[in-house]
Amino acid sequence: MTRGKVSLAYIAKDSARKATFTKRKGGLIKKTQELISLCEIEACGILFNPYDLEPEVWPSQLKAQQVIQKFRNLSQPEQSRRMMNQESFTKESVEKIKEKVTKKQKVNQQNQMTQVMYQCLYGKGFEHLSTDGLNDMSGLISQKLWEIPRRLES
Amino acid sequence: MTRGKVSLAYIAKDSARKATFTKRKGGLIKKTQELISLCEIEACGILFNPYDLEPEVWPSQLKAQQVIQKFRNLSQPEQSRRMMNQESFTKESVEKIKEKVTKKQKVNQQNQMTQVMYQCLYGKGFEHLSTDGLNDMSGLISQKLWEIPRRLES
DNA sequence: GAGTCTATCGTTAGTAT
DNA sequence: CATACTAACGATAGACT
Repeated sequence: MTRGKVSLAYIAKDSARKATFTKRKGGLIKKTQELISLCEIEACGILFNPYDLEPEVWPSQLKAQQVIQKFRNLSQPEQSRRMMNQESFTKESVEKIKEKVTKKQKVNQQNQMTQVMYQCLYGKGFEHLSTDGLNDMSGLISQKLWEIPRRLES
Repeated sequence: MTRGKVSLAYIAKDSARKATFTKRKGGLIKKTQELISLCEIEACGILFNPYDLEPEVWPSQLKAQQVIQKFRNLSQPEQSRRMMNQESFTKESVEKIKEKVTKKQKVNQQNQMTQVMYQCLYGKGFEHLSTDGLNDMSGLISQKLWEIPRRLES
């Protein structure tokens, strides 16, 4: 055997890559579950892979929805600030994102919005449907919706 | 030393729990990044913890947003089917969810919709921010919002 | 290919600083 | 409280079925 130090580079060989993927995906999920148990924190993972059409989601579909929602519920200014300060973000090409925006704007907008709204509402967890105290969000909606696009166009 | 087998139960002692949390969180993130590198898959993790106000998000804020968006873009009928078929979901108490739904149904429905829509639009990635043509969603909204509760009531 | 098996590597609990 | 250390455990690469 005498296995050498593991290189963390992309595994070119299909069969080896698949094998490693399967093993390590299991390990990752297990580690997540252990951390959740040991420390009673909330965590989730999502993983797309070329072997399955559907993504792997853990620790459960429902919990993932909850965690994602909690994440999204953070105020957008905070999310934006965090994003901008992060090294990982600065590495991404702003040009690439601009392209995406432009491209997307070309598609039929009625269909786009319809789909976005549909998926959004549908994807919601059950527990986020409370709105006590949120009586007039309409101004906020139109105000905040365009903050990011403006930033990108500068 | 002679450390025994690690119990995966909740660590009651605050300091020990925090220490384990910090170590294992690092390990988890590292494992994720390794798997991404080795197999060139798309994955992300989100983790809330009592020590930080903000969640840990990896491999980067932007990538996480992308993966979450991809996840949400799956057609909802598929998501629903997957959710229902998954063992992890069936383990959740349907009764518990039913309770939640019932409870939540009592709140004002207009406010409910307002918040759902707000968070939805707000949380969306850059490419979903166009609103041209968002002229008559009302039929769709009221139709789809209740599909999941109905299913649960059967 | 998908399972097993095991030597070896990598992670981490407990301890020390 | 954080950081460093290191023995022991757990994950897994590669071999084999």
